[in-house]
Amino acid sequence: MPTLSEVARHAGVTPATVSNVLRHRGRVGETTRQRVLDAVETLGYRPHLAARALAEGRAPTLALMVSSIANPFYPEFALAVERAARTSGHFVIICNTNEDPLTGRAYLDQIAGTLSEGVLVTNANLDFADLHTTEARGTPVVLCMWERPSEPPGLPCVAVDFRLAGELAGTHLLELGHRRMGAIVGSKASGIHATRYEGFVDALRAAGVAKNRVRHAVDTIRGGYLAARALLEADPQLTAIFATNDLPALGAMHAAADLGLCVPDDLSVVGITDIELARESRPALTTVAVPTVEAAGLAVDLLRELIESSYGQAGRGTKHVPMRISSAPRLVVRASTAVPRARRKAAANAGRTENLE
Amino acid sequence: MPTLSEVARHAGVTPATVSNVLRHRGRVGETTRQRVLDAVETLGYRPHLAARALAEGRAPTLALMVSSIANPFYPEFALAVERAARTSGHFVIICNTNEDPLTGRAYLDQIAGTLSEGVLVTNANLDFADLHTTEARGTPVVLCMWERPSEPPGLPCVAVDFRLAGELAGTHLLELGHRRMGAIVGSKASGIHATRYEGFVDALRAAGVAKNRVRHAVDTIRGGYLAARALLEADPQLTAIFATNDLPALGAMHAAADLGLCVPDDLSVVGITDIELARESRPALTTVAVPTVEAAGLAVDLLRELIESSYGQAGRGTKHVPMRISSAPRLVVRASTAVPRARRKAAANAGRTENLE
DNA sequence: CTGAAAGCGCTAACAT
DNA sequence: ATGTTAGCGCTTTCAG
Repeated sequence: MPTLSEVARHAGVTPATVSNVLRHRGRVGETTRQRVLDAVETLGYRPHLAARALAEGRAPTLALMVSSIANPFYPEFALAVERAARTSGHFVIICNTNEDPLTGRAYLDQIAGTLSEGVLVTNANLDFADLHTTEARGTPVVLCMWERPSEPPGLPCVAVDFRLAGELAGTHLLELGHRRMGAIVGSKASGIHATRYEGFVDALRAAGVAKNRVRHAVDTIRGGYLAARALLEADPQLTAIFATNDLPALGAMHAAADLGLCVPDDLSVVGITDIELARESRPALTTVAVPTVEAAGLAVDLLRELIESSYGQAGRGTKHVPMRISSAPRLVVRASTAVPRARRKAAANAGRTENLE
Repeated sequence: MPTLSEVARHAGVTPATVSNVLRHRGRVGETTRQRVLDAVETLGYRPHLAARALAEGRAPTLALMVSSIANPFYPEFALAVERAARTSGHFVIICNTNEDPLTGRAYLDQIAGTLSEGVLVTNANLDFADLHTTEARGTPVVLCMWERPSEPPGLPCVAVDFRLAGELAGTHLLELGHRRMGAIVGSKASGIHATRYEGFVDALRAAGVAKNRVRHAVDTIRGGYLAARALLEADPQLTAIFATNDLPALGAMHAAADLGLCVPDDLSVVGITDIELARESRPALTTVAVPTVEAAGLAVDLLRELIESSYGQAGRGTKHVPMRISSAPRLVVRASTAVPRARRKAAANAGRTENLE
C-alpha cells in the first residue's frame, strides 16, 4: 500500500503538502494540488487510518455498547447510529456486553480512548462507575436512552420520556374503556423499565382505576408470554395487558391465543417502542412509538460535540452535564387494542335501545 | 493517559522492557517483571491500540459487511462473529451497505488494511471486483455464507449447503403428502437464493411432482406476505408454501391467516435459516436450520488464518482459494407444517374402513 | 536479561 | 505556497 511520502515523491512535493491537499488544510497552489491529486489517483493511495489516528490523537471510531445486538431493538438503533456516525466520518465498533458488567468494563478499558474517541451506551447493564472512569480518562460517554428526563443521570445523555410512554399506553387503554388491566414490566434486573410502569400507573390512578396486576418478565417474547399467562390465570377477567416493551407485548398476544382469547376482542395488548416487528405481528401491535432514529442522531451529535469540546479533559467537576431530550413518544394505534367486549355489548345494547326510541 | 514510557520511567526500565513484559515476549527477569506490572497497575496504564496498530502494521479490528443489520438474521450472525472475534482480540466494525455496492466500496476503501486487518462479508450485495481489489491490496476477505459448496467463488469462504436446505424443505413437504406447492424466492436482485430454490425443485422433481408455482419476493415478512397472497390467489389449491428464508415464510403465514386459511391444516409453510423469530411465531415455524453460529466461527477462524499467513500479500495468483464447509443444514419440524387436509381426510376414511373390517 | 535506536504513516507547528 | 522538523505511542531488531 502506497504511503503519503510515496505520493509526495511521485508528485515532487513533501508529505506535508500532500497531507494538506488531502485534508483541505493550509494553502496549496492549484497546480501542485492537481499534481498531488494525480499522484494519489495513479498510486491508488488511501490514508492509513490507524496512523492518522495516532498522529491526530483520536481514532475515527465510536464504540456502541449494547446488551445484545440480538435483541431486535438494538439493530434498529445501531443502524441509525451508524448512519449518523458516518456523517462525521466515524466508524462504529459494536460491543455486546451480554448484560455482563465485566464484559462491558473490559471493552471500555480496551478501546475507550485508544481505538474509539467516544462511547455510546444503551441499556447494556454497565457499571456507572466504569463509565465515569472512562469519562475521567478523557473519553466522552453518552447514554442513549435515558428514561427519565426529569432526573438526569450523572452522565451526558439523550433522554426519552418513557414515563409519558407508559402514561400514553395507560390512557389509551382507559379511553377504550378498560378497567381491569395487567402490566408486564420487563428488564427487572436493571430496573430500567420502572419508569414506564410508573407512567402507566399514573394514568390509571388519575382515572381512579386501581385494578392492575403486575408481573415482571425478561425482555423477550417468551418472557412476555410467560408473564401474560400468569397474569391471565391469576385474573381471567383482565381485558387488557400493557407491556413495557414490544417484545413482551408480542408474547402476551401469543399467550392470549393459547388461552383461546382473541386479540383485541377478548384482550387488548399494548407495548412500547414500535420495533419493526410490531408492524408485522398479527394482529399488528398497538404501541407507543419511541423516536429511536432521532435519539440515535441526537446521541451521536452530542457525543461529537463533547469530543470537539474535549469534555472531560478540561475543567472537570464544575461543568454541567448536558442532556438532550428527544421528541415525545406517541401512541400508534394498530389492531391489538379495542373496546373491551363487555363494553362493546353494552354499547350495542345502548345503541339498540336508542334506535327503539 | 499514561504511556508506555511513563510506565517505564516509573519502573526504572526502558519502554522496550515494558513492552516485552506486557506482550509476554522476550525474556524478562522476574523481579523487573513484577516491578513493571506494579507500575502498570498504579499508573492504570492501558495500551494505546491505535499506536500499537501502527507499530505492528495491523489494527485489531475486523470489518463485518452486512446489507442491513436491521434484518434479523444479521444481528444473530453479528453476535456470533463478535464472540469469535474477541477470542483473538479483535473488535468488529459493523458496516451496513444497505444493499448499495457503492457504500460497500467506500467502506472497503476506507478501512480495509488501514483500520481493519480483515473483512467478513455476508450477502451485502458487494461488488466482487471490489472485494478482489481489497484482497489484492493485502487485506484478506472471507465470504461468510457462500451458498454453493460445489461451486467455490473466487474468494475464501465458508460455504453452507443451501441447495440441501431447499431440498430438505421440499422433501419434508413431499413426505407429508403435499403435491401442490408454491415457492417464494427471496433476494431476487442478488439472485443469492436461487440455489435454495434449486434444491427444492430437485426434491420435487425426484419425486415426480411438478406442481410448483414460484414467486419472487423481497426478503422481508411483508415481501413474503405479498408473494404468498399472489401465489394463493393464483392457485387456491396450494397446500404448502416453501420460502427461501424465514422472514418471507413468516409473511406467508400471515397471508394465510388473512385469507382465512389455517396453518398448518389448510396450508403448510416452511422456511430456511431458523432465526429466533421462527421459534417465536404462531404457529412456530418449521424451517431448515442453518448453522449460523458455526459458520460465523469458521469464518472468523479462516480470516484469522489468512491474516497470519498474510494471504494475498505473498505469491499471488497461484495459491488455491480456501473454502470451509459448515455442517449440513437440518430440518426443524415445528408447527407450521402438517399433512394436507385432503390427505388427512383420506387417511381418516381409510382408518375408518380398516376399523370396519 | 535489558537498553538503545529506528521507524510504522501521518499530522502539525514553524520556517522559508 | 511549500518545506522542515518533530513527534503521536508503540514494537522491534540489535547491542551490550
